Amino acid sequence: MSLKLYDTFTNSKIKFDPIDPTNVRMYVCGPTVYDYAHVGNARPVIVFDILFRLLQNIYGTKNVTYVRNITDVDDKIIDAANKASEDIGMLTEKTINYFHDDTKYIGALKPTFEPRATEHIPEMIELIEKLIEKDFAYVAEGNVLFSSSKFSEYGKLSGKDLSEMIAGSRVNVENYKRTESDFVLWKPSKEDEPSWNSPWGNGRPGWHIECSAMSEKLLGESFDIHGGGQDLIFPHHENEIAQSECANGKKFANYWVHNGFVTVEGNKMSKSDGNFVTVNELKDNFQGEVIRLAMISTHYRQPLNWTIANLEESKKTLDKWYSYLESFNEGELDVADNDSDIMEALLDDLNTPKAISILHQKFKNCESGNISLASNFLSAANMLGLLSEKPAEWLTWKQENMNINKAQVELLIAQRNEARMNKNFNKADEIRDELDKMGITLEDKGGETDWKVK
RNA sequence: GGCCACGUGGCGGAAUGGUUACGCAGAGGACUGCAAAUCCUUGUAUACCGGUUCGAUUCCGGUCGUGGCCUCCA
Repeated sequence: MSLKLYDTFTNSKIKFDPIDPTNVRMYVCGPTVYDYAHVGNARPVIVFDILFRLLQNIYGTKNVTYVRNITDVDDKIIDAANKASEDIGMLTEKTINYFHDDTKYIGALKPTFEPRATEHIPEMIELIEKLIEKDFAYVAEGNVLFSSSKFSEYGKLSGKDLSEMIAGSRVNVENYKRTESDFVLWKPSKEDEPSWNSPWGNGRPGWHIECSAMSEKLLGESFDIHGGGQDLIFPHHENEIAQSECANGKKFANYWVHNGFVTVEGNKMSKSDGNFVTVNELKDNFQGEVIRLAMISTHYRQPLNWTIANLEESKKTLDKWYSYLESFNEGELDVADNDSDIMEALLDDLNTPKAISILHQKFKNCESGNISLASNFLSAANMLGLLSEKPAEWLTWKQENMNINKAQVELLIAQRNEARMNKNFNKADEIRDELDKMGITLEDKGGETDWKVK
């Protein structure tokens, strides 16, 4: 059984064959850093984390290179900084820290490299010069533009036809463009905008060139997988292909993997309408693995509807699994092996929903105290980045996190148990109702009373 | 208008040319002083219309609907 991935380029699921099995290379478009990441930003982080883990399993941990860039120069950043009267560098630095907190929280492994656009300006300038030299780009009014009509294959990823694109163009086209579909490689900066010295005057790069320059530097002119959200197919990835393939005369990336969009409670996620959920705001109420499980219970190419109900379902599932694991001592379970059932599901274009159903089956087959079955269940879950916390910590997380007055709770429980001993069940139930109003649920197990936060 | 993806039970979500998973919720039961937790049992679905076929949810065509993209939004 070998890995199959759905490739946007061919619009079909195809067998994955790396250029070099001892160095499998993947580039994923990361965030533009001007605000907290929302769940739509988190989706590719988790999806490609699953793929990264899988590739490491197949080819060996050291034989996979995963690059996820950070876009830290961009119009949106400049706008956001101006709006907040904040220094651009401070804003991007702060946002990068938020992003790292978020990725850690959702259990994503660190990529091998996380290059920043502003640290690769010379590489971009060099690439642009190469394109001008080869006559794929031209200078106009301080801008450098890519000449889309010079690249006969322009539009091949998104299945667009150049003439139709021009006909359907709905934006005002700057008159210095030779063809409407030409795009900016370099543009002049205004007085108060970030700028770098270049052969074309002080300016800054266009959006697409960074990915071409940084992927080439870290992964070479050709690499295996290029990923990102569906919305990047056009124009971003289309333009990357144009830049890189024209500059190098080589195929850019062999497999194009794109994740689907996220809606929130059934409605389109829209920043301007305020209909979006940041990862950060979920931290108060849900542990990171809850986010992860909710995210991967839908196949990555399907649209994902983000709802509180689904989060709660995921939480319930993980609580159940962790409760079972709690009955084992630390280190008692062996998680060395990959599970072949989960592996098979993931090899089939990252079929995470199927993998989760397999986890449910394995859990069902677990018997109390059976170390071998529990080990298998746990290692299977670990392949998805799940059940990596200590059970005791997981189960008491809410108690620790919610400013509960534990002494008071324990006291009420003691009072209730005394009432129960005296068969004063009315009073016992009153106390339980009182605790319930505090968000605490009781579980009488054997002679003991456990409590948890709802 | 063009291109792409997609329509499975109350919800989430797999799979398949012929007995349709799995989870949540619902119902019933065991346990419990009653609950909770847990366990057992259980009902319900393949958007619509044609075609191919012994047989289609699955393949083909069409209709309707949803989402995305069409110059810088993951």
